[in-house]
Amino acid sequence: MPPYDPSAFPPFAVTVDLVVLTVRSHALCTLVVRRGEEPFQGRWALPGGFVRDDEDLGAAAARELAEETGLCAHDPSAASVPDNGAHLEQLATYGAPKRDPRMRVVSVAHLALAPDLPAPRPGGDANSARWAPVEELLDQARAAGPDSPDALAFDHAQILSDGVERARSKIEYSSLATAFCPPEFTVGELRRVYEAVWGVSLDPRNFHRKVTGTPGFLVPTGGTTTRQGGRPAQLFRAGGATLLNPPMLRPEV
Amino acid sequence: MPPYDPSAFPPFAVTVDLVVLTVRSHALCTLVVRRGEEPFQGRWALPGGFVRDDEDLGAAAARELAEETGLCAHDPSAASVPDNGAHLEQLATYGAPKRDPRMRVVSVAHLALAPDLPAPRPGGDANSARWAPVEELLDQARAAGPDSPDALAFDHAQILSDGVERARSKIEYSSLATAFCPPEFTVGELRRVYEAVWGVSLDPRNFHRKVTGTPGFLVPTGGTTTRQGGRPAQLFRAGGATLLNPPMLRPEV
DNA sequence: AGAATAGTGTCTATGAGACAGTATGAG
DNA sequence: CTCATACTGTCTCATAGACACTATTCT
Repeated sequence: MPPYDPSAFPPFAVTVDLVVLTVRSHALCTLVVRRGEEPFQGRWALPGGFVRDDEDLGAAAARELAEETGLCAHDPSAASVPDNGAHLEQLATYGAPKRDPRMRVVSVAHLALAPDLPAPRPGGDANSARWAPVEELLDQARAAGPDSPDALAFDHAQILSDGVERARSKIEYSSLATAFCPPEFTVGELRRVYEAVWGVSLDPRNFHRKVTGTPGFLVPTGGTTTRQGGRPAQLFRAGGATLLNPPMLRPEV
Repeated sequence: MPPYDPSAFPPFAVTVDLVVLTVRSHALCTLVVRRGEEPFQGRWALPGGFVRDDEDLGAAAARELAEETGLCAHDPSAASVPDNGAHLEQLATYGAPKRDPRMRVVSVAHLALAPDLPAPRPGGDANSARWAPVEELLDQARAAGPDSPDALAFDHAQILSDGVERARSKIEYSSLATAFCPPEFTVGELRRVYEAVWGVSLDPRNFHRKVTGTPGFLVPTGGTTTRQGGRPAQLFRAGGATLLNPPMLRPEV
C-alpha cells in the first residue's frame, strides 16, 4: 500500500474547538455557547469552527478566539505575543468515528487562558454565550450523564476535562498563571488565581516568599495598589521566565 | 455562519505519524522508514499512514505501530494494556497548509515508547527501515538544514523533536521509563534508560535509593540477574504507580 | 587479586510548610 | 480603635546531591 495515495483518502472535516479558561469571582470558568441547531440543539458547547482551506491550525484557533471574545492571541506556531494577548496552545485532537453523528469530524482542541473579561461577546445574540464555572459543568456531566440536556454537546465534556487538567498541571511548572491576570497584578491576585484553578487554599506568606524568590517569574513595576483592601501591595508584571525553577507544587501530595 | 455545514467544509486527509522511541546500546533511537515515492523520495520519514473511515485516531496509531514493529500497544482511548505492550499516547497535531505539497494533510502524531527490539520489520523490503539515534537525526536537521537529503521528510524533524522532548519530560514525573525496559529489569538497567533519554550521567547510588524509595514505582520479583556483570542485581517489575511522587528530576537545572 | 556492578550509610545544602510577628491602609 | 491584607523572619522536616564504604560476582 502506498503511504500517500491522494485518490484514496477518506474525506474528513477538520475543526478547532476552544477551551477558554478564566478566573471570575474566585472560580475557574470556561466559555460555552448555546447551539442553535441540530445535533445537540439548545445544548451548551465549546466554541469552535471549521479550519479554512489555507489556514494553519493555530491560526484557526486564534481566529475563533478573536471572534468569540475579542481577545488577541498569538498563533502558537508564530512568535509574536501581543500585549493583551491570551495564552493559546494546542490541547489534543479528538476524532472518534461517531463523535459527530452526521459526518467524520476531527477536532483539534486548543486551550486558551485569559484574564477576567467583562462579558462574552456573542455573535449578535445575547443569551447564546456565557462563562460557566467548570466545576458546575463537570459535575453535571458526572452526575446527570452525557445525555442530560444540561451536559455539554458532543464529547466536549471530555475536552473540557482534559483542558482543565492541562491548565492545572501547567501552572505548576510554568509561569502561565500570569495569563489569567491583568498586565499588572499583585502577589495576592496571583495567589487567588492558583487557588481558583487548583481549588485549594494556599498559605499567603509562603506563597509570597516562594513566588517572589523564583528568578524571572515576577518583575516589580514600582507601583502599588489597594484594590484588594488592606495594606498597599506591590504591582508586578510577568517576567521573562516561562519555566519555573523550582516549580510551584500543588499541595496535598 | 452555521458552525457545521456539511456541504461547506474543505476536504482534508487525516493521517497518523509515529515517533517510536527505544533505547539501543545507550542511545535513544527512533524508527524511520525510507520513502519510496515522491515527494521526498529516498528520504527518511517517520512511519505513518491514513486514518481509515471507521477508525479512531488511537486505533489507527496502534495499527500502524503493529504493522511497522509487531508491537502490541493499547489504544490510548481504550483501557486494556497487553503484556508486551508498548506505551502509546497522542503527541500533537500538525496541519500547516503546505506541509504536504500535494494536498491538505493533517497529521495526528503519536508517541510510542518500546523496549529494545531485535530489528525493524520492514513491510518486505530490507533496507527500508532502521533505528536511528535521535541525536544524529536532530543534529542533521540543525546543521544541514531541512532540505538536505539526510534530513527527515515533511515536518518530521519537528515532530520528532517534539516527541523526544515529551518523552524527556514525561519520565521525570511518571513511571514511563519502564516502558523502555523488558518486563523484568534491574535498577541499573532503568538508570541506563534515564541516562540515554536525558543524555546525562546519574549517580548510581542516589538513583538506587531514590527509585526504590518511591512508593509504587518498582516491585521486586524475587529473582536476580548478573547479565550486566558484577554483583547479582535484584529484578523488578513496573509497579502500579503512574505518577511519581516525588518526581525524578533532570540534573543541571 | 582486580575489576565491575549492586547496595547502604552519612553528611550537607536547599526548599516546603507551619506559624509568630510587623507594616500599612480603610472604615 | 478593629479589621483586612501585605510582607518578613524563624523553625522543622524532607529530599537532592556528594561521596565513603561494603557486598558479590567474573576473569
